[in-house]
Amino acid sequence: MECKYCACQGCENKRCTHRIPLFSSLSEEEMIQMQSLIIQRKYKKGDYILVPNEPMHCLFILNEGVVKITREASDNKEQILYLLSNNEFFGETNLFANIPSTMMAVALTDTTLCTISKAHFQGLIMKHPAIALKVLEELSLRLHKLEQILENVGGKSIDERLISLLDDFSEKYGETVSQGTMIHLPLNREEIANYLGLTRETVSRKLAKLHKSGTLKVIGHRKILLYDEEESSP
Amino acid sequence: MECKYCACQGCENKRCTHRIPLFSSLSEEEMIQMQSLIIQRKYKKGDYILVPNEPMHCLFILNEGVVKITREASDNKEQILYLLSNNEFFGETNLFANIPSTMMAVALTDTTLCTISKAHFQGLIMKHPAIALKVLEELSLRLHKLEQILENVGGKSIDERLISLLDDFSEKYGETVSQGTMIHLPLNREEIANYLGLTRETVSRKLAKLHKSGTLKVIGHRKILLYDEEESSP
DNA sequence: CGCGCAGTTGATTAGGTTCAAGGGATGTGG
DNA sequence: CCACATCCCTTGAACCTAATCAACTGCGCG
Repeated sequence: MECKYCACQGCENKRCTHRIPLFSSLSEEEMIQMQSLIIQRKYKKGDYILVPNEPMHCLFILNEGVVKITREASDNKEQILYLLSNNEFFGETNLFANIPSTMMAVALTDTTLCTISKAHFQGLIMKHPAIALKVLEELSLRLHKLEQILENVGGKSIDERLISLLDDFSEKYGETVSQGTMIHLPLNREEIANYLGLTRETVSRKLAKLHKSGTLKVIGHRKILLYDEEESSP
Repeated sequence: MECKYCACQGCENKRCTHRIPLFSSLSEEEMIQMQSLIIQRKYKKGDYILVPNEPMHCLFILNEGVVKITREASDNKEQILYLLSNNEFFGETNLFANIPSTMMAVALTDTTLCTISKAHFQGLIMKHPAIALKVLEELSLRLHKLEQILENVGGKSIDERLISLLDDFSEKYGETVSQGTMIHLPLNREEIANYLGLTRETVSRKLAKLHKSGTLKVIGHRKILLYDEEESSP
């Protein structure tokens, strides 16, 4: 099937504007205009996409890859705030509010993303308020998610948090196999610890405990087999 | 000075639309229109403004009072997410995204707030995209704040968290006196604990420690005197 | 003035961190 | 294809801090 909207150089039939709910209210003609404003960028695994105090002033929409968004916490530890996958966007904080950027974005895999400059995007919103509503919706969702995370961190036990993370991972990075779900971890132990606010040792121990209790199997350093379980949770 | 925009019944010279950055881009005529869409509500101390699963489907802008936004955490504990003061708004989550509302809002003092219905507000945005940009800015700021809180919870020590909370309080609810700042606490110990994800006993102990170390003085149950300190932080 | 509940304080326990050492996986070079 | 080196991960033991359980205190309300 041919892609007639691919003014975005390099999008190669991926039609990023089409896949993203953000732009679902645009007419076809408007999509073509939109495409002309998009600049595609590619990063290698390990590349820094965003570093503190050097904001990009553009919205980025993740096309392909996994990106971690971190912030330097106290005592030189990094706190991971988000793990972004395909079709998620990032950078609103610099776009809409004048906030000194303390974020860092690192490509965890080879990554392709589409960027739209601040000026272009604001112009777009002024012309198409419906897009504003979409962005508001997305931001609200993100707020909601963050509120949930906050609730987890404050309220849930550490075991529960690890389990939720693994559940998230199994959805995003999992592959169904005969015994359950094989998770290809995007993070190493230390990064998982930084995500959950723990130390790498504790993560190890927790995983070992879950291994012993029969909920999962740790396979090498980057894979975890999560067993299916027909728990009838009351 | 007379208030010529007070179509909002009961706003009594407060001209809520004027005080709120959200509407700063409106012309005077548009403000008058705006006022006609606003419904003012009053609550007594302790009243429930919002209860789980009964969303209000409107934006509320806090005119006068203190409101706590909570969510039920595990084991029946409430997790306090926000403490809202004058001119802050709330309810976007139900406005822009279809999220089942799990939030609870309780008036901690006698409270007056202005509400705008979902339909009216969305119409307003379609007509005045500049407002959308403002809301986006506000949401971005809130996200930013929440990210900071998350970072605190995950990364900072408990002592640091309590200190930041007290600093926040001294800005919002403090009164400058000769020796420092007298904070009129909007929360009791248990609520402070629920805000920080601790137990009330720990909050007591921490305050006692800070008392002994000479950073503050606990006065009765609802007041704390925070001593001035000319710390030259490097 | 006295009662009740929020707040404090104490003793014990649980669980994570820290420091330290050992094991295994991944990937390179022979 | 195997051996080796390195890095990551795991495991162990001691420590530390907050939660828990329990008793007591005193503020603040009637």
